[in-house]
Amino acid sequence: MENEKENLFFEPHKRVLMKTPLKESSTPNMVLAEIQPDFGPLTTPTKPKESSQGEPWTPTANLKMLISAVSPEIRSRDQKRGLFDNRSALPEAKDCSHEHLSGDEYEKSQPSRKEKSLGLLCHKFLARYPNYPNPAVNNDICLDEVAEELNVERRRIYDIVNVLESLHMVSRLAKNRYTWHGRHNLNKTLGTLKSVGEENKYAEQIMMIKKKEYEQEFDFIKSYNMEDHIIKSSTGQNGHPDMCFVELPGVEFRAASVNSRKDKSLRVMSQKFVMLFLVSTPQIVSLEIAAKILIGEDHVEDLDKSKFKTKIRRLYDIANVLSSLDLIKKVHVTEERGRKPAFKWTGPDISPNPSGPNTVIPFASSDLEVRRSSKENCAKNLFSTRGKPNFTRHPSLIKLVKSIESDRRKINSAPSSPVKTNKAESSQNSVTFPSKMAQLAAICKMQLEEQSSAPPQKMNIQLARSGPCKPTAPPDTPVNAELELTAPPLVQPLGLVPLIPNPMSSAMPVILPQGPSGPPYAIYLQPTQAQSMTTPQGLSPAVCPASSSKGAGSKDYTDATTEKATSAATKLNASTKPGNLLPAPEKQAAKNRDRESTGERSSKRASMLEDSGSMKKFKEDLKGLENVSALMVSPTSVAAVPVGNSPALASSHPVPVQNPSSAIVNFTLQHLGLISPSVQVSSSPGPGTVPVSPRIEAVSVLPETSGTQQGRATRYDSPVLGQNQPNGQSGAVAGAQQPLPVTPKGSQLVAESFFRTPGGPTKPISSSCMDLDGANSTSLGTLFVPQRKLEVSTEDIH
DNA sequence: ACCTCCCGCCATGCT
DNA sequence: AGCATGGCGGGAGGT
Repeated sequence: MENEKENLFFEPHKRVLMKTPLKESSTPNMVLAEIQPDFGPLTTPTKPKESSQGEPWTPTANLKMLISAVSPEIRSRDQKRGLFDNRSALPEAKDCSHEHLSGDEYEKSQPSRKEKSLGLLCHKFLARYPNYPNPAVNNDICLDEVAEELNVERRRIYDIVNVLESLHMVSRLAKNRYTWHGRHNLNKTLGTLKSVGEENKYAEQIMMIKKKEYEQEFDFIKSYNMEDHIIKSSTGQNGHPDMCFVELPGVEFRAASVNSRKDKSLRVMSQKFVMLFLVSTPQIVSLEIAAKILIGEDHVEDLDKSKFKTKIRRLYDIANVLSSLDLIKKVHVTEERGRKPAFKWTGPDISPNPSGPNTVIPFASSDLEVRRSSKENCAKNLFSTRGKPNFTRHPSLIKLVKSIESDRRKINSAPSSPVKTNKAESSQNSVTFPSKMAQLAAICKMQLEEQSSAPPQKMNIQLARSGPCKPTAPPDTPVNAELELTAPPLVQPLGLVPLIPNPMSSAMPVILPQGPSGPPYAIYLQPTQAQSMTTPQGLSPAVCPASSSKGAGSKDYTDATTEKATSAATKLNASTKPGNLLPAPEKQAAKNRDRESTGERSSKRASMLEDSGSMKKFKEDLKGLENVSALMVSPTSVAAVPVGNSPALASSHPVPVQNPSSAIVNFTLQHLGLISPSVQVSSSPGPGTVPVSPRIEAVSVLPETSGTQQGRATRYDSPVLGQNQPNGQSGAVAGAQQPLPVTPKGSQLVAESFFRTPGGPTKPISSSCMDLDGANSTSLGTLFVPQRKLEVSTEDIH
């Protein structure tokens, strides 16, 4: 049945989008090219790869050239293969039959591994759909088709979809069919994940693990026990009718045992992974720790190597997708033991409350139901409705819900949803890594495509949206976007700023006597959290932007800074008090989206590229900044504000954080979560990266994956920006480009909109339940975390 | 040599 | 039984 049904669905818009001539604008992709004639066969199409045929030559040649210019790799490759032959220059074009190439060459011409990366593939995938799709339209995704169009095995699509599903960005409709929700529910999902993560005490777990590590191998089994409790209890379920997908986060570990596949599911892992970011204060999570926690929940100690390795592999897969979504970026954490791969959250700040700006959920349950018809709603409801009777929930879940609700209430009055801005973006702008150029280029191409298609969609969406669906005007709305854009670019140097927020009134400031050398810091805690914390002296909020860079990028830098600062301030407020402060949610939302005007960024970026020389310096600066930022960030509820400025920041040198005397402080901070256990962050921006925006909140790291990041940097939805896509997915554009000539394919959109059957995404309810029992508060209390130093560095790009 | 992570075998589970 | 899913880990590209 399903099959048939599935087949029946049309995906008008997609097809339109993709296949349409949008391309003219740019990309060569073949992605577009392949048109699948039919949905046909339900059966799995085996590798599409072969299918690729040449694409018709695209007008985009110019673009290609441009891209090529940027990316040597591609360039060379193209040259080899004959750039302008029918095929697109894109990687996908594997098919390029070696036309003129000799064996060797041929091989070389083949897409490099990077070009086949999941991250890139994900970008392509994302490029096909709007961030904020019009629910009214048919947003179905046919996996087979996508696989074919993207020229990848279906298996790879599953990887992407599973992660997206974990974020509720898609939901399974039927066999081989998914519905695209885009980012509509993202904030909610993240809020929920955060809540769950908190409930699961992931932050604590992380600490324990660190602690353990540090404590030489001596294992405290105890600590683990704790974890176990926490973790394991979960077997509940929550099947939300609404929820498109079931597995709620963290939850089902144990349960999984039942279903062997489930617990290991990429989806679950993905959610847990995300939770780790959301609950940890410097939102940086090393793969190692993530793997341990994910596995580990069971028994970290015994984890055998292979298991660990496997986990890591999976995490990379997930990370690639998340990176493509601009939710995280790669960084490195350096400890004594060496450098460890890690990822930094670059997504929106999420308040535990499950909702974002929208959060305040306007819908009544009844309403919900009604709306539910649309898939989108489904997803939304997911979280938003927490109270909903319908759901079958596990007690723990209920608990969670309650707490959430209460929080929500608090917050309601103030629209505050803490959503924050994405900081990442700023940084993104700046970076470019030569090495990653190829990816970049590819991404750019994709983006171009995307854009071309996207804009129109957005518009439609808005219209549609205005309807019942979104009571809250969230981020998507153009308005918001604009706000964001318009938002005053603060020029203030980071350091200064907002870090010291007065607003924190609600928070309880604690002044810590500083250790030997440092100035005292005041930390504002949320009452609830009340834990003691201290800050290391070296930290100061101030960042020094300066070095940044040479002119190029400076602007971005500034902006970024500003943003960050702002956001930081916001956060603080938010964190401090959920309820007050936040200005309009929308605003925040807006921030999240992109803040940048693409044009500027692009140009900057270009310049940046040139000036890679300054990178090092930059890096250093960044490090310093990062350190600071780490402290600063307190997404959750803790905010630390340094009372004085510390010089350290200003300095170009990082490492400061570790002040010997401050060991205690660090310790404390770690516990509190102010600082990640180890963390010193040093970022080493990639070579190309220039001006990174130091964001207060988080460490600004340069993106490792240049591709991804870059994409961000450049996204330019701008033209349409306002419209719906605040967050645009990654729009990566090559630096130089501008928003350009995106060809609006809008018209198509319109067409699309017509009818989409909201079939309910029926997904079997899953039974995951989260067991939150154990999770009461997050008190770290007893744990002792050895202090170590870490540095976070952005990945180098070489 | 290590980090990433692509690739695709093959188990699992649903028709 | 056949196909859709997706766990898993070998092994290769990249640095």
